[in-house]
Amino acid sequence: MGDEPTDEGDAVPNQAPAQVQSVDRALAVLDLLAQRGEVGVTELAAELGVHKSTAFRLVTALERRQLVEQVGDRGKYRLGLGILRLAAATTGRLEVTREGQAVCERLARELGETVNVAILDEGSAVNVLQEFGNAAVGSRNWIGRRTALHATSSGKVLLAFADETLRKSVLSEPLERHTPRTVTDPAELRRQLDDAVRLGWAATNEELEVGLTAIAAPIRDGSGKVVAAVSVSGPSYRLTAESFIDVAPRLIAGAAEISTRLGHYSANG
Amino acid sequence: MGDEPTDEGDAVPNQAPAQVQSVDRALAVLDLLAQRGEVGVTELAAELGVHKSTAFRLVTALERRQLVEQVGDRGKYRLGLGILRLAAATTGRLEVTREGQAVCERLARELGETVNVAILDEGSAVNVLQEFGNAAVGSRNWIGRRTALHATSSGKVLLAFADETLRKSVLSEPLERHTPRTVTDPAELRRQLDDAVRLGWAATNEELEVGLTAIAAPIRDGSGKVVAAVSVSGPSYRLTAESFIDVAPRLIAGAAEISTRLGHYSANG
DNA sequence: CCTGCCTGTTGCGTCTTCCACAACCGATAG
DNA sequence: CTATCGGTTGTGGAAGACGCAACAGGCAGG
Repeated sequence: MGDEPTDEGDAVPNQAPAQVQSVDRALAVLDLLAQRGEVGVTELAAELGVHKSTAFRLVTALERRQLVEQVGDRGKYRLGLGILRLAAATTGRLEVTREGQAVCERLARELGETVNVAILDEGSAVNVLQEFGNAAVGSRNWIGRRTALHATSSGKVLLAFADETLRKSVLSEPLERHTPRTVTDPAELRRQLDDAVRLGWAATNEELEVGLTAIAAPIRDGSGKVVAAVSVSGPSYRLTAESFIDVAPRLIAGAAEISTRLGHYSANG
Repeated sequence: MGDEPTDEGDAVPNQAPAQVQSVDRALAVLDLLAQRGEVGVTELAAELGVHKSTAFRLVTALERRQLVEQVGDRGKYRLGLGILRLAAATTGRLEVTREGQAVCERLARELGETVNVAILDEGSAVNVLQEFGNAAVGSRNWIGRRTALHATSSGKVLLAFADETLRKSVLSEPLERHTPRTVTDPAELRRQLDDAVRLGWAATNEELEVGLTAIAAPIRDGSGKVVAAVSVSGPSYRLTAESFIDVAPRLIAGAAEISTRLGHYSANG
């Protein structure tokens, strides 16, 4: 068996070919459940390319630890509450998620758009906190998602204020194109990063996904180092270039407030 | 091999004896990391009762999916950001966590104690949201923890307003003792539940852990059904019986506010 | 310095354990 | 009442996970 040689079950970065097969499959189950909500054993099996019984035993193993729960008595499966215990331990490490929550909620309400906080992690931006605005009806979940530093507003901010080594490393490698508008010219990106440092905010206009625009501002910790970025994102027809003049200052103010909570003494005023 | 027959690696409720060994071990790793923060391969191996190499392969499998990450280049391991993606999908299902956040944060700040929201899940109370108060310095993480319905304030509230079938089922089974003060007499518990319904709040006084007192109030959804409970907990010397008269109304007001956000029309005034 | 001991890491052979198969069961529908 | 769809369970064969032992760095102390 194993007709397809280098076929990963799901979207996993190319890495070593799965140290422990069954564990990897179980984690793939979690990912699938996270994406789709409720999934049945048969569908899981088909998706993983394994037999029904195998999929069943995997979910049972997950259920034992309450990472997965069954909906009816003989129904589909979905993520369980045990995940929350793990998540609480994870966010406990991240001061930003605790301190940023209230501000993000307020920003999301005031601006009516989705607000995210992202941190830098191994060469990409990862969203760790998200609040939906009223206007954002069909917004997706971005938490935990890794995005390229050159194609998101948060990424640009994080990169702009990062060590010179990271800047150089990103600018020296080819910049992957996501949409027709993605910035793939290193010189242009460098210019935008310099702008970000000067202005205190950065934007992306349909550079990651067509129709999606975002603006981001830096969050600093007690030592003044940029540890995160807060961003507002929404459809391009609402977040126009003209609206930036209104949104950017409020975003910067929010970022400054979170920074203050993290012990940063902001010398504005 | 396998000297200890019925020995579970960790604190897992007695269930079927692990359908897929490696998956269960991997999940045990996650639990350990959640409890201790950063753990090395050797320690994990010792804890699981397996060889170092086995533990190593397990964490590597988890790392692949970003559920764990390595601290240094050759360092210990801790929970990774991938957990957050899963958690976001989980809490997305729970309206209470979204709507209750702001209120809990305010309550925690005003009262200075730890505030939790718990829901009913398969015969136990599970905390799904937690906010720390200023006074709560050494407070632990309770999120995701399942607690007995008769030994916690949230549990009593949830039980008091639950279907009669659940009430009967709990009251008919022996009530496990956790501390000298745990209510183990069904008649006494029934009395307290009736009080909870009448007063709109319930308390526990060193019934789950010595020195720990808590008060809880019900949260209702649009249909008026009690779907969760919000609780304040703190050391018994601060949360005295005399303070209840001050704390309870504020807690009830907070619960009502969350209920309103969930679409409940509260007819108080 | 270099020795000893502590980590995390890797190749290998064996035996465990997981997996595919197929049969089973309960519900739903036609 | 039968067909078909879901999830569940017993079993034999073999894939694959496990323990072993040796390796690779880092650190402390002789």
